[in-house]
Amino acid sequence: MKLYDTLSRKLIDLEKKPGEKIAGYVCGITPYDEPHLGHVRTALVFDLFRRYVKAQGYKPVFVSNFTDVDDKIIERSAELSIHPFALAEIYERLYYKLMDFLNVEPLYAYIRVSQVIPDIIEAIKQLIDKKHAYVTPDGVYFSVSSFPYYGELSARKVEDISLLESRVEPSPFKKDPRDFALWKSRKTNETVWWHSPWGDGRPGWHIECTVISVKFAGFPLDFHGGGSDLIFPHHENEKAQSEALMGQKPFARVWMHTGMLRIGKEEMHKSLGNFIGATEIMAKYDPDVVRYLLLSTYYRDPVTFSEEVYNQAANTVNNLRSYFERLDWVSRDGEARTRVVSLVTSAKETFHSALEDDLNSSAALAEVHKLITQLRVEDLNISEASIVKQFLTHALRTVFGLRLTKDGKVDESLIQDMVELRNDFRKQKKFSEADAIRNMLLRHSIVLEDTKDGTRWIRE
RNA sequence: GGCGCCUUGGCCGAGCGGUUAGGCACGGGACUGCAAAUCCCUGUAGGGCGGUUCGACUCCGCCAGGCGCCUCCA
Repeated sequence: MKLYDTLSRKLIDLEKKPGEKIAGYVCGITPYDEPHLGHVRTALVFDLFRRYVKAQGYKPVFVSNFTDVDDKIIERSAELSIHPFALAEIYERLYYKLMDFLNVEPLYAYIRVSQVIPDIIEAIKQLIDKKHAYVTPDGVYFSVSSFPYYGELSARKVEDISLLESRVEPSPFKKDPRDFALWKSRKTNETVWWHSPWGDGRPGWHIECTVISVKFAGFPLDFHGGGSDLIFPHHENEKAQSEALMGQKPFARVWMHTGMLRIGKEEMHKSLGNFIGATEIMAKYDPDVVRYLLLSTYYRDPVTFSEEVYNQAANTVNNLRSYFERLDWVSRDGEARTRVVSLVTSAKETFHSALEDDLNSSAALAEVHKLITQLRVEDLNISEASIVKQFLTHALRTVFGLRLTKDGKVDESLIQDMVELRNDFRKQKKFSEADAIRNMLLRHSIVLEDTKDGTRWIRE
């Protein structure tokens, strides 16, 4: 399997055999507010990746984190007068709920920063011993000049970085403006802090990912992922720390970055008022459609979310569901013809080679659509329908994570009674009565279809 | 200012130096009591200007437009 690597700007072959582990780390969220569609896009990309390698027989060991120790959490929880960890817990739970709604399979581990404080302290100690970090009155800083490869991931010249005006309040104790905090000394009033050899305080933003990934996914990682907005400074810093700490390169064999989600022409931001959060997603959108929409594009490119695009995806998903469901209606006996078998076989091959090629999900989905147009349901016999269904189950359910069903609360036997009643009316040419039944069912999203083999119904 | 990305038919969106991507929508037809669904048919696009080539949407250069990052961010 080949993946595009941000660092080398080339496709890298993972060179794994089925049965082997694929271990990686995906930067998670800071649970200070609702997770949003942008987080969803990244989660879905790695879910597709994980589902695919799992289906191919690899053992995915994907690790992620919750940044529950952070400036924003502290600020927000102070505003709300609740404990920072309580705030984090609220949004962690919402995140899990959202993932469940979207049919995202749980990763191998989700680790909170607060769970690995002793490991973080140990890592900082080692960095200080190796002269990659220094202690100051307001914290411990990583010394960028001690690491010669700094800037290679984000393709920046270190001199440029040092010239920049820092958005963060510069510390008077930094030896170099590019240096970043590994440990922040406790300010008065702060409620979240730990003892350390350098005084009470808490970890800086980047060190957690180094520690969690090394501890739970190993070194080097097969891949390291996250949104493309994290390339600088977060991943650059994380890489510097990790490689300095371990005394070897690379930290990750492949750096994978997902493109940003846009609403209309703009990137989604709370401040722009185009924020689509977890509760809104779960209330308004169909998880299959969200998955299809966000996975039908190349993961590194930006993807735009709009009503129009959503509706297009919704139609596509409905058609897929309909085809999938109609496979169960096939009743003709027979052996599977070689033409059908070979079309399915080659679709499967193309589907897989598309995903092998840097997760080309649009090409993979195109292959599914192509097979569907080549094999109309009414031309299939039972054995053929079963082969097709097996492939679609694998491709769309197992790999793409679509459920392909809509759960209804309507009793099926009741629907069957209604269908029979309506057909009695039709035989008696009482069409307005028949239509009344059809309309009534339609209001419960049950659509009737009169075929040559009788009346069928489907949930829409 | 620095680094990088993008521009494909009404919309979304791939691959590829010379053969139909695919989807959604639209239109025509078949079927139907009417519908719905389904089936059949229909679209030859690739920002602009040059260059390389027998041949470019695909490679190179320039221009135009759009976007991202440059210590909050998935």
